[in-house]
Amino acid sequence: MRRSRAFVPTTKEAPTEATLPSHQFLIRGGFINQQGAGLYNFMPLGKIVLEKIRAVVKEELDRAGCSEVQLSFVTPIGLWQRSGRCDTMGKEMLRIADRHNNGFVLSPTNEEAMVELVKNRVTSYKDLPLNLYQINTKFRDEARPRYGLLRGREFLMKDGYSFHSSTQDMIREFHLMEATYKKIFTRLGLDFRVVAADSGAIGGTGSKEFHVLADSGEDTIVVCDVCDYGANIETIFETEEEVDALNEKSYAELQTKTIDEKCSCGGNLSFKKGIEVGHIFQLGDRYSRALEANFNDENGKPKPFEMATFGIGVSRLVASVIEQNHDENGCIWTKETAPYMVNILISNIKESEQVALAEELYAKLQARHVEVMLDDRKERFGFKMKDAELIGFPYTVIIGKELANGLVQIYERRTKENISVNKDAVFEKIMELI
RNA sequence: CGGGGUGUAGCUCAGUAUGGUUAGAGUACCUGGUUUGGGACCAGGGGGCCGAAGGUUCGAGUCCUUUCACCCCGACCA
Repeated sequence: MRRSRAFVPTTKEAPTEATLPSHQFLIRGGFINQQGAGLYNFMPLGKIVLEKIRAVVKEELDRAGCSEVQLSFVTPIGLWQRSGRCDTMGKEMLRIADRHNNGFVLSPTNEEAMVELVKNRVTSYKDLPLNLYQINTKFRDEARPRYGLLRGREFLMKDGYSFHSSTQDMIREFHLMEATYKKIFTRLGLDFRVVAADSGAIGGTGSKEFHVLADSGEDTIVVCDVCDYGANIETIFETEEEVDALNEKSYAELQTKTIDEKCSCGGNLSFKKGIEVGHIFQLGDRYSRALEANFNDENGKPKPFEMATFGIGVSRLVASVIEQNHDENGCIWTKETAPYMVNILISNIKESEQVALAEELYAKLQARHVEVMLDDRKERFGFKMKDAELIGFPYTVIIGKELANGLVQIYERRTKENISVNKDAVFEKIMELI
C-alpha cells in the first residue's frame, strides 16, 4: 500500500477520555475510532489486524476439527424465553422490535441458537461429537463501556459449542480446546496464563479463563512462578471482601504483595493483573435439557447432549496485543498481528535516487507477497519516523541520506535497533528478518 | 442503574461568575516560499446554527426549563 493513497488518519494527540495505552495508540494510529459509547469503527489498519487475529483463530480451530458457521445476529426473543435467559441476562440483552412489533435480541452469546441449529438435525450418537463455532459480532449492553476495545458494547467474539454423547467425551474436547487456545495465543505472540475460574452467568461446572498478563488488566489472578498453575482470585478466596480488596489494588501494589501459601508444585505464588481473552466452560446438559435437544444413544434412548462452550474475544485481542506490546511512542505489533510487516520510508521524495530504490524494493517485496507500506508522502523525515513508530510496523526501511554512500537502514520497532545495510543487500536482509 | 462531570473549529481547549461589537487560541487543513535524519519555519487563507428544543430579554455561547449525547467513580461483564 502506498501511504499517499491510504486512509490512515494518525494524530499527535489522543482524546482525553482514552486512558489506556491500547485505547490511545489505536485511536492515534488511525486503527479505530469511536462511534458511540462502546461502539467502534475499524479503519483500514484496524480491520487488517482484526482479520489477522480472526484468521489465526480460525486456522487453529479448523485444525482441531471444529467447523465454522454463522448464526444470525438478530434473534427472536422467544429463543431466550425458552431457556430462561431472557430474565437472567437482564438488561445486557439489547431488545428491539420489528415493524410488526415482534421482539428480537441482538445476540450477546449463542448457546440457544446453536442448540436449536443442531436439535433434530443431529439425532444419533453416531453423529457425535460435533464442535461448531462462529466469529461474529456480539452485543452486550454494558452498564458502563470503557477502555476502548477492551470493554465495548459491540465486539467481535469467537463463540464455539460442542456436542457430545458422554461427559467423558465432552471433557476430552474441553482439554483439546484448552490446548488449541494455548496455540492460538502463543501464535499471536502473547504472554498469557490459563486460570481456573468461576463460570459466571453462562452456567456450567468446569471452567477456565485465558488471561493476557497486562498492568491494565481488569482481573486479578494468582500465578505460580514455576508451573503453569493460575487461578482467578474469585475462586480461591472465600469472601467477597477479600476479593474486592484485592481487585482495588493497583498493579504496582499487587507486585509487592506476597502470598504465604506455596503452590502445590512448591513454587511461589504471586498476584498479576490479567485481561480475559478466552473462557472455556463445561456446560453439561443445561441448555440441551431446557431446549429439549436430544440424541438417541446406543440403546435407542433419547438423551440430552452433553455440551461445552468456548469463547475468544477477538476484538479485545487487538487491544490486548497493544496493552502488552507498546512503548511511549506507540504500538509494537507482533509478527502475526502486524498490519504491515515492512514500512519503506523515503526520507526525501525530491531525491529521485531514493524514490527509485524505494519503488524497486516495494515492487520486489510485493512480488514475494510481503505486506508492505511505502511511505511516499511529501513529509519530513522526523514526521514519517514518528508516524511509523506510532503505527508500529515491525520493520522500517529508511532510504535517506546514507544512500549517497550506498547504504540504507533497517529499523526494528521492538528493539529500536537501526542497522545499516548495503542498498543491494536490503531485499535479502528483509526477507531473512521477517 | 446510583453519584459526579463535560458538550464552543477535524482535535485539545479558553470565553459562561457579572448577557452587549464581527466568538478566540493552539494544533490540523489549503496556497505560496524556504527546509529535508526524529511530528520544521515564514507569509497568506478556509473552516462554527457555541449538543438540541423551548423560554426570559431590546439583545443569549453566557440566564431559566426540558431533552440528548459523551466521560469519570461505583455496582455488573468476552
